[in-house]
Amino acid sequence: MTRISLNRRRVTLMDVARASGFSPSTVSLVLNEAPLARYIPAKTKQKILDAVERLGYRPDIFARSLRSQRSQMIGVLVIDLADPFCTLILQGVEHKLLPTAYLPIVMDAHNQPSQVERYVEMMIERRVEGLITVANWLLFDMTVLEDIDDRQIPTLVVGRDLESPTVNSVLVDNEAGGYAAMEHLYQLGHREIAFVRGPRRMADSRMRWKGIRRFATDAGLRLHSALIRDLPGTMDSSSSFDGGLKVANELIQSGEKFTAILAFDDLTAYGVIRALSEAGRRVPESCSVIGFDDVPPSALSTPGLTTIQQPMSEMGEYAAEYILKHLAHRREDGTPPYGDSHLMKPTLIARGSTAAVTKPVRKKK
Amino acid sequence: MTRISLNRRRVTLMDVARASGFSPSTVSLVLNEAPLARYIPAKTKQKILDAVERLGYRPDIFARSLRSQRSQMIGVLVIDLADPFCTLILQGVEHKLLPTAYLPIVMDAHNQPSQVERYVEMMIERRVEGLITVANWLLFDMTVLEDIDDRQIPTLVVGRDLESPTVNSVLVDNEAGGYAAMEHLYQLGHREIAFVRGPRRMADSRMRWKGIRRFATDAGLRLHSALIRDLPGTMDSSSSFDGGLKVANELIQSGEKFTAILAFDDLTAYGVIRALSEAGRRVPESCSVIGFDDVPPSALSTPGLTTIQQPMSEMGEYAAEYILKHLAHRREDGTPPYGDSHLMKPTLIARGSTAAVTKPVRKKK
DNA sequence: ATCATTTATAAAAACGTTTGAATAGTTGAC
DNA sequence: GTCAACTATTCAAACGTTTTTATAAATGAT
Repeated sequence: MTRISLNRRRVTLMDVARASGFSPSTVSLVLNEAPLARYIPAKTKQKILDAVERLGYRPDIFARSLRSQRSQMIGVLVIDLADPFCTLILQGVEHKLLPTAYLPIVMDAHNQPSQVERYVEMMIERRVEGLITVANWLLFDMTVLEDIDDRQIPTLVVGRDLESPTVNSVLVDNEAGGYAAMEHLYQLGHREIAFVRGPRRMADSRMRWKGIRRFATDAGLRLHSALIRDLPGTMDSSSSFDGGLKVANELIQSGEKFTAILAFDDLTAYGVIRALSEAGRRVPESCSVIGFDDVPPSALSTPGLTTIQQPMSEMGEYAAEYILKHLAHRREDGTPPYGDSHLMKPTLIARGSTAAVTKPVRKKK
Repeated sequence: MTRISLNRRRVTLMDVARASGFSPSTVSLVLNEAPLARYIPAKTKQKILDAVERLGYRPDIFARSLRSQRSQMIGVLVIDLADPFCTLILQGVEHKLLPTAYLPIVMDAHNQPSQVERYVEMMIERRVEGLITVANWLLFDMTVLEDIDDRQIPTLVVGRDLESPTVNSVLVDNEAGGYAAMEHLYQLGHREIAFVRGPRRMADSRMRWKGIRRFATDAGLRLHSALIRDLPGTMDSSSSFDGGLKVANELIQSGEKFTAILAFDDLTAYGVIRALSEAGRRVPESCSVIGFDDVPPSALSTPGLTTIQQPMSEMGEYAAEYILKHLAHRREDGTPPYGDSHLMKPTLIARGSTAAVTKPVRKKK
């Protein structure tokens, strides 16, 4: 690559025009493969391309954006970058966007709902052509996103169901996941299962519970209300470890008998494991634990955490594709390819934190 | 905020000029607080500001960039977004950049050195005004970054020492960290300590080892070469878990006696813990383990991992400040405020994975 | 009263593209 | 041999700023 030109001035489209002997318009048409370029013979095109190569011309993105009113950027608003759940989705988005002309603009709301609005404003200011919101957690005002949609900027929420009438989303099939988790424990022989559910307000939590209940019905298993607990609704994602710890402690204190705990998500599960460990109950020998998400640490801890894996990368890729598709259609006619929220299949990942019940144990303290 | 204008046309500087009764030039001067604006009376300024407010004017970033040749963007090249180490640094960068006019453009190299060059090209294409590289791991061709520096774009590497003559970096004081880790184990009574060092080629690994050796000398402790092992140099960061697992297994098989293992980083430490657990040795009762980094999962696992914390957020903030400072100086005179690579102090975080030696144990299966 | 300086504002030239309308030359149909 | 359609290329007008230079009035010193 001969790109090391430390020349003073920028090589412009005009330079290419002069060098190739054609007008700037022609050069532009060729380079953009515009409709009008269909009449331009291959020979001419080649000459222009040669000149481009020779001079090392790179279009000026500022001028291009100004004239065409397109930023070639897609905003990605991540609720919390430190959450591996978000990160993996983001990687999926980036992966899909890489071979395109679009650049993802990532903003991290640091888990602060109040910031979201501000960031969305910034995105609009930067004239993003599409917006993907990666949400690990509920709680923020949807109206901002509906605003975005009003501005004709295609938008999509990944990872959580926000139940907005106009904003679509892609997420895991939580009900299927709950069902699968429950089935796994059941097949290992567990009958006395405790639950740490997510916050009530969260759609994801409700769907997972629905799946759990459905399996229980299918299997003829009765759930004991004394073993069903909820995480407080006020927390943010980073405190679900503490939530799991606290709720599990209460469960242990209650003296109820259980051989497994089904946690709302992986972080909660880690809180639960800590509580069990502090109470002298080993995992999985004395109690099985299952999580939900499959964030990277889940594979590394000892024991490894059995969990329901969300296809985060795929969800990210789906999101990027969705936006790209809309952008493409926009260019052609006017009817965007609307679809409903998209559900993706979860996968059970069995690791060391769950084991078969050998003999009914009730080891307390 | 009256921003809900669904008007057709954009509000331009011209509109403001008309509405306020002044020329576009004057409006621009006022809005940018340009030097020339010092002669403009407060009254005029107020009128213009009022008009801006009334019309809801927002400058067009495309036009501004084209004319001023500034993108107001700072590139952040992250070697691996999925690595919490990188993520936390990134958050520091973002945090510092948020109140400024600069927008971070994040690109994720997905751990592939081959991609780095391509991404740097893209950054240049997008005309970033500065570049921050967040490196969790060694191994990529520095020449690209030196190229960037040649183009007068201030650049800085965060997190690892790349030993380039022209590119500065900010990182943790690895030697101090190694020293502190060793001191911690020593104070708990450990004398037979095994080491899983990082790849030889890595400057960080060498510095940590230097700190370890210095403590040993200071304390009059002899290190046994049979207890010193290296991770293979070919791996990427995500496989250091496997590396730790493998090397620890070899140590255990060797039959050598040790009461603690000092691992190169947290992931390695988790691999080590897994190996110990599989061999029937519990942590910390039968063997203490200490890591390096303090990535978020380290606090969540059971037992929590004792480790040397890198001030990642602060390093990110430092990086952002460094770039901003250079950019500011650039505007004024020409001499950039060069400094050497900057070292930041690490902190020991004691958690459950290390404990005092009670009685010299040699429990081998 | 005159000239230099300061104060207040504007004109106009970029910045480097894209794009709709315009200009010709060439074909083919009748 | 004329009209329409196609082919090949160009003109020129934006896109919305920033910034250099210019203008013009007021101030102040001599």
